[in-house]
Amino acid sequence: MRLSRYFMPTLREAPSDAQIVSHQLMLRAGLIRQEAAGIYAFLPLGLRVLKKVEQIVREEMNRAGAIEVLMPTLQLADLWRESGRYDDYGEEMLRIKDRHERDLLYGPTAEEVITEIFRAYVKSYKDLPKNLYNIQWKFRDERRPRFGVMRGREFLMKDAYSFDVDEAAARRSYNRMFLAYLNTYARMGLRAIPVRADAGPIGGDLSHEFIILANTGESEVFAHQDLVEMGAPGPDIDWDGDLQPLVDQRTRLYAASDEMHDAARFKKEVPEAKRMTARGIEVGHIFYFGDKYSKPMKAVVAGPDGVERPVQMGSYGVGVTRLMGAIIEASHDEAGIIWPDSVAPFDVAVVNLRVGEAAVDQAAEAAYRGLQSAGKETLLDDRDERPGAKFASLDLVGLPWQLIVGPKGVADGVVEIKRRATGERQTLPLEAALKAIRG
RNA sequence: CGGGGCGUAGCGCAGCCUGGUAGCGCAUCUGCUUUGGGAGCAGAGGGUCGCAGGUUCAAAUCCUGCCGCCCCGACCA
Repeated sequence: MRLSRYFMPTLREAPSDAQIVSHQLMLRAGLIRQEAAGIYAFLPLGLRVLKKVEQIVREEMNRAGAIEVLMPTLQLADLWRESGRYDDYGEEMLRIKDRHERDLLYGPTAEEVITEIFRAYVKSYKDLPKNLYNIQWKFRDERRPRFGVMRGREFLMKDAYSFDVDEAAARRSYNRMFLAYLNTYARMGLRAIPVRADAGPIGGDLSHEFIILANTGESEVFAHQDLVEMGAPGPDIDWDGDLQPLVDQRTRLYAASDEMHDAARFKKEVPEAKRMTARGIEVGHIFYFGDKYSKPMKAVVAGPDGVERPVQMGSYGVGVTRLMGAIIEASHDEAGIIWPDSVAPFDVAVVNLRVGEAAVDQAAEAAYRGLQSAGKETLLDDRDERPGAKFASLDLVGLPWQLIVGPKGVADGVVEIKRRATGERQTLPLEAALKAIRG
């Protein structure tokens, strides 16, 4: 993409509405545009990041055996009357009527819809387990939207729903999601801590929130330091095998959000040097809720004994738009965003420092073609700007690599490459530079 | 929803207290000079001062109502 023809409206100063760094940087880098409180348009660069985050979530869901569907944003109120939540949900639910005066709502989540779909087709334990998910826009009319995409009213969420014949099987489904989540965040360069969360009326130990450490986070967490260091399990585990040991390894150590925190236990179970208290951003929440929806909505399957019973369900959410903010909170510096390679809107910027000077133009074009043919998503900065302005805006936007083509280098037959994350620079011939970036 | 704050050019702000021709920086446009970390000079364009009503000879400024946005708290991907 040639920057001169692209749409990347960067700002030198942050709008005063933005208070936290990720929000400021998203606005300054031209990723998003606020349309109303908690409602954002995604501009070209932001959309590219969103799609990449979404795709990583999708791939890790698929790997763990979940199956993608797409449910509507508008749902019938009648379904929610069946589950009993239409009256319970409150002001956060955006309720609307169609031309026939029929009650609809803009879905804040999709337990009812997925249960309706499931019950229409699945009647036997032999068809279980099933895990269906979708990545779809949700709407929650928050009392107080804030921090840009971190707490929007309209947001993109991946929500998965598992269906099992009994609690033991449901636990296996839960474990798959637990580990898939850790892999998902790891691929985005994030270190997520699973913490015990309130399991709601069902109780039990099958509810975890996944927290990214960041001092602007809304949640307070208390955890054993070793849990932070413990990595994700990686993709090559036996997803159909016994995952319990891998989960136990990560749930054995103390970790709790503020509402679940037990100061006495924390003190007793965690040696003083390992006690970590920090703030974090919740980027996922998984829980098992049994027959909470299947019972009232009559989603039943016949067991081996021929007896019909409500299916055992769990749900698993990832805030995709929120993740964009969380990644920036976790990865930026004074100059701007530092995108992890996996979610960067482009892989590399070719910076032409002297647009209009034939030799430099030619060298920049050659670099651009070379990177593109190597399959690298490349942004060619062919704007008629001074070098300083180019460097400042490209650092702000935070692509992982810059390949800098200037008149001095061209005269010497070399270009410079710069790694955004470390600031490390190398001056070398074009071919060697392309090779370094290709990896 | 309780408390606080803010709406003036695309962005950041001054002007309001004490009413009297709407300003500054950045950005934009033109020209010249410049060109490895957000250039210089000269010129130009861009405004229902959030909206509505009121007071007044006169309202960005004073009064009333409404709308919008942000922050803190209680609640949540």
